[in-house]
Amino acid sequence: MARRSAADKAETHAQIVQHAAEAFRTHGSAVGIGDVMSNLGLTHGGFYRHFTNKDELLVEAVTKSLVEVADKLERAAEKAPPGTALAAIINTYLSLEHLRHPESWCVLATLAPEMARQPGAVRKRLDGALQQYMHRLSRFLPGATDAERAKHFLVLFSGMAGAIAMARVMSDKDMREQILAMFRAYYLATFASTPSGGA
Amino acid sequence: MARRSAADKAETHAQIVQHAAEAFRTHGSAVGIGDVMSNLGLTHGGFYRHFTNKDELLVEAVTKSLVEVADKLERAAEKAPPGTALAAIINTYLSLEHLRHPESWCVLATLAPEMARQPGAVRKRLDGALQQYMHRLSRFLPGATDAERAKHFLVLFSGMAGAIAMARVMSDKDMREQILAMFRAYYLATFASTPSGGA
DNA sequence: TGTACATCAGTGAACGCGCGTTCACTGATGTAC
DNA sequence: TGTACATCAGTGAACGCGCGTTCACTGATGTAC
Repeated sequence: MARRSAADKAETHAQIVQHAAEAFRTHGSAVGIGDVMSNLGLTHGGFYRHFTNKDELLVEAVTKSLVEVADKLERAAEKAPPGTALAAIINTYLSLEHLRHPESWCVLATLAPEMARQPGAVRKRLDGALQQYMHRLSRFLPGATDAERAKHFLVLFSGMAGAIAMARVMSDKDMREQILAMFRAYYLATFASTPSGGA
Repeated sequence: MARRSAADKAETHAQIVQHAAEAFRTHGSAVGIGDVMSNLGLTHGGFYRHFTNKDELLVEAVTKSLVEVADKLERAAEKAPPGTALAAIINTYLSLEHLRHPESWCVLATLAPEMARQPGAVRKRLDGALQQYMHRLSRFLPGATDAERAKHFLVLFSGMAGAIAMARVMSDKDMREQILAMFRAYYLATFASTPSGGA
């Protein structure tokens, strides 16, 4: 209709990013701008008051997704009894809740290959967000140096993302959930059997 | 132009599947039918003499991709000295060649989330092809029973697929390749340190 | 505090474009005799 | 082996549709005095 206050604009912007972050994780990055806007009761034309183009939205949505999940995992780690922080992270990441709700969980398990296919400039920014994610979470991993903890982070998180993605390909629900439990047991045994991942 | 011999038709069909298998792995499953056909010097209309719709092509292309990679990994395993078959599989899967050539390697590392988003009937058939892939390769994994070997297969292959996908998100070439080497060392040490994966 | 004007968030029609699918048509291949 | 006819692989125009992006317009918000 007409001009909105600066606060309203900021809220609309945040809502666009939030809804896009969910829609991209559920349906892939091909989700249309019109879909995102109409779900907020807006029309597609207004989109360009907030973003120069769709790539911009993808970068913000993926970044938001990573921050959101880092928040969740950090919260789980900090609530866990001493010495069990990493186990709590693994249990949270490889949960039924994650398997069943792609829209509010790890973007790597739903969009990693699409991220890898983005043009250079976009990929650089996605990569940057991923580095932030790693820097926030690698402190929970075992290792004497930052480099060692980063190494363990990459192995664990790429493995768990692959596990969720693989489980989601399975068409039988029971099999999918059984396999998830198996993955969980494996990663707990391999990465968190000796209490070593405390903050 | 006009009608072709039965042999010609079979060859055209195979070429469509082959080219689609490469294009889907490179650019995602949104690659158009027109692109696939024109790359073979054909026009889009003829596509429907070979497939009832695009889903059919996706199923055949993914199946072909999995068979192709299973062939490669089996060949590597069988060429390896006794007791090093699994190490050969891991070295082949986590190779620079794989990282750099999505078009002729693992479809899980490039399309897993898109496969998971397919409608039920399609997903069931993709899942079936994945089960075949598992049955062909799990004999190289350690374990006393089929179930145990299948379990190890799932952990190793979902982990390695996640590793390739994660490495490809990195925008810096050197970092990507360093991280791949790190993944390779990790999976070799964890799954193939004790010779146990012989055929 | 009140007024006049510039700004700009959001609207909705329009743009060019590419998609999956259909279909009348063509002419070489396959087949029945 | 030769002929007549049916089949059908491939063509290319056409279909409806949805996409990302642009733009003239609207009217409430923000601001200068």
